[in-house]
Amino acid sequence: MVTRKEVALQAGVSESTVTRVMNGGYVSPSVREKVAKVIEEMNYRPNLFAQGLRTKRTYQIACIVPSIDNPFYGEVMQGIEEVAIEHGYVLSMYSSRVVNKSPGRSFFSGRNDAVILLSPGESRGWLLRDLWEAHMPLATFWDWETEAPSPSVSVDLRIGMQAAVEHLVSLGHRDIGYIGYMNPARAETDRNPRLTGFKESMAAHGLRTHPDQFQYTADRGSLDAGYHGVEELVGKFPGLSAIVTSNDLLAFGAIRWLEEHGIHVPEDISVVGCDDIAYSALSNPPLTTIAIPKREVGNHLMNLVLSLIESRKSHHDGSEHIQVPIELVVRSSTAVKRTNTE
Amino acid sequence: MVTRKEVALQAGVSESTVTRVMNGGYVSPSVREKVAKVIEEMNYRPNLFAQGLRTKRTYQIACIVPSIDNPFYGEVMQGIEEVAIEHGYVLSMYSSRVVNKSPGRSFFSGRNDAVILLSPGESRGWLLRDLWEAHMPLATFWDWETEAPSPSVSVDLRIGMQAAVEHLVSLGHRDIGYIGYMNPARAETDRNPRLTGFKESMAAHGLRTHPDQFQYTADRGSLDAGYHGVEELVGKFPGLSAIVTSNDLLAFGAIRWLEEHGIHVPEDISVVGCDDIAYSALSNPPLTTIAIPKREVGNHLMNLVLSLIESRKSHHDGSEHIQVPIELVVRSSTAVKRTNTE
DNA sequence: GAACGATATGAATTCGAAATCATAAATGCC
DNA sequence: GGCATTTATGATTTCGAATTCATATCGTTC
Repeated sequence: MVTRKEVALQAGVSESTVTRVMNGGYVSPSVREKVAKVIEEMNYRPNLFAQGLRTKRTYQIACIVPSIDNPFYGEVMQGIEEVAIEHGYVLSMYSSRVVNKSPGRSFFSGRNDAVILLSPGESRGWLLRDLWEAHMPLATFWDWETEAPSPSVSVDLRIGMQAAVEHLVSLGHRDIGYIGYMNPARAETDRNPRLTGFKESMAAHGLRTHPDQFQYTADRGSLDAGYHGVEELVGKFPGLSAIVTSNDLLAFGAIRWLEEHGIHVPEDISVVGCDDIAYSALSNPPLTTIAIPKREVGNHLMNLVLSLIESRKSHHDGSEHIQVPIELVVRSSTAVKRTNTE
Repeated sequence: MVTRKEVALQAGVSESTVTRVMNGGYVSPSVREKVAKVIEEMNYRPNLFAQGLRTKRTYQIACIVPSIDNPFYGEVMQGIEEVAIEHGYVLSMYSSRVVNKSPGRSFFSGRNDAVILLSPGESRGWLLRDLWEAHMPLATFWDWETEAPSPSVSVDLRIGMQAAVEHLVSLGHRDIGYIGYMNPARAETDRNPRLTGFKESMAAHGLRTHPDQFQYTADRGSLDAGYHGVEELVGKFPGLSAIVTSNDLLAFGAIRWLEEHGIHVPEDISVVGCDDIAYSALSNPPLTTIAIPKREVGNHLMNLVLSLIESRKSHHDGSEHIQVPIELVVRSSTAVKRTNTE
């Protein structure tokens, strides 16, 4: 690898001058041109380690996602990327699985200028604390209104769930089931805005709910979970005319099982999902779902982190919180409740 | 950030000794224990830049993917990750969109120990060359048998396409359409194993093909492309009884359009996809598709890169090529050709 | 034309760890 | 018990750039 020293030698100037040509400073036009030419010819590229050692800047920001093959997070990351690139930053993504298993705990530190945590609940408990203690600039994304210590972007799924339930009720549904992800380490309603929102809305409409109407899965965002989830659900509570799921993937899995068993969506049972991933608009049937503006969320996150870096602060003071509004997108997986004889 | 110097001071030893405690070397048990304790207490973590500057190792490997929200690549990356983590490496992912737009061209260099390129064709031409010239350890994934200069993993889609066509022909189909991604910068059959394989197989079965049977899209892996693709295709070639698409996403989009227009899959038209992404098994209908063992591909890629790093070689000599076998998975989007009156 | 500020360049120091070199104490060997 | 090894530790150099410090030249200005 060619170093600054070699460039200086070749151009017949001091190393300092090479630096000035690269980073600005007093250099006469003639010298500047000469040196620039040599740099180009030798294809000189400053060593990031040396640079980073001095400046403490990497221009790389880390994004930790629960799972890389979940399209929801993919779309959020697109949004992050857009802004990152605009500002000359590189985005590096790590899955929290890896982060959790990683031997050196806070390995981002020193390697990234900041980190963005998507759904921090999925990462081991110490992660947030570690980052905090390391004074690492940090922004987080949550799916509930939060008192997060770091700047954050959030989305109020409770409101989303209200809209979903309202929509179903307006179609005449009263026996509505729920299939949702639930972190096994947590209590039922502890920080589970989807579930909480669902229950609240049901109550608000005067609809009693029975425990059998709920089906939980520990497998976030898996199709299989949805597939087997409905199976159990309709088994223990056969009277359902509609189902709400805590994400689109679950909904797809559920629809599949239903179709395989001759139960048609939406004719026999209505299904509403949550997230509105790209596929949802073109699935069969197109899914009624709670739409989260993923790209926008990503944009906000990156901007938050950017301003932290610029101001050289970490998160230890008045944090900014941005709440992104969401809305129900009605498509074809929901319909008026059937009233014919059973 | 606490440095080695401070630790040394606190523990009453020299900096060298601290290093020895951390990285191995002659240290008496008593001193080792004492220093280790101080390290723990002060939560000392070596500076990656200083470390990297000296050792030229980052323990981070870069993976460049055409688009992060494509589940296909997500699954490959899972496979890469599995192996990476086992060996203490961190995986950082970059989308080629970003890489292409990035100002500093070879920004991985110095930041990553190696790079894995998925579908290099999607990245700007200079990328491969740049990495090559920088002697960066490199492994690539291609969807055709290749004479790639770097160690590589590939998959022979021509064989996959043969299986697909054979399957359809055995079901009685003769008028088979094709919807596929095509890099606009390339000639029709230039390095397009899917298309080539399709044409060859058709010919092998004595089936003539008309240009109108083909529909190309410049939008790799998009649902919309599939949606609008079939529309055009059936418009210009109405007699089709089956369609082959170059990836599952296109297939889903196509199925959606067909269903919306009262054309049922597989009763009226059979559809086969390619990739077998997670969703395909539970889509509606479950998709017949050419299955690529994505996780396995990822494992191989990481192993290749690992051995390059270990042997401190880049790719400039006898490169290893691994061809991963693929097979057609028959599900419910294909059926015997309808023979009733039209 | 002496003095001052702006322009232009080179030399020395610094970042934090690893690697090399140097030295001291403990141990083994004949 | 003297000398060669091991064992154990400290001092010095090095990695490659940024930053600070020092110096030299050129214009202005009065």
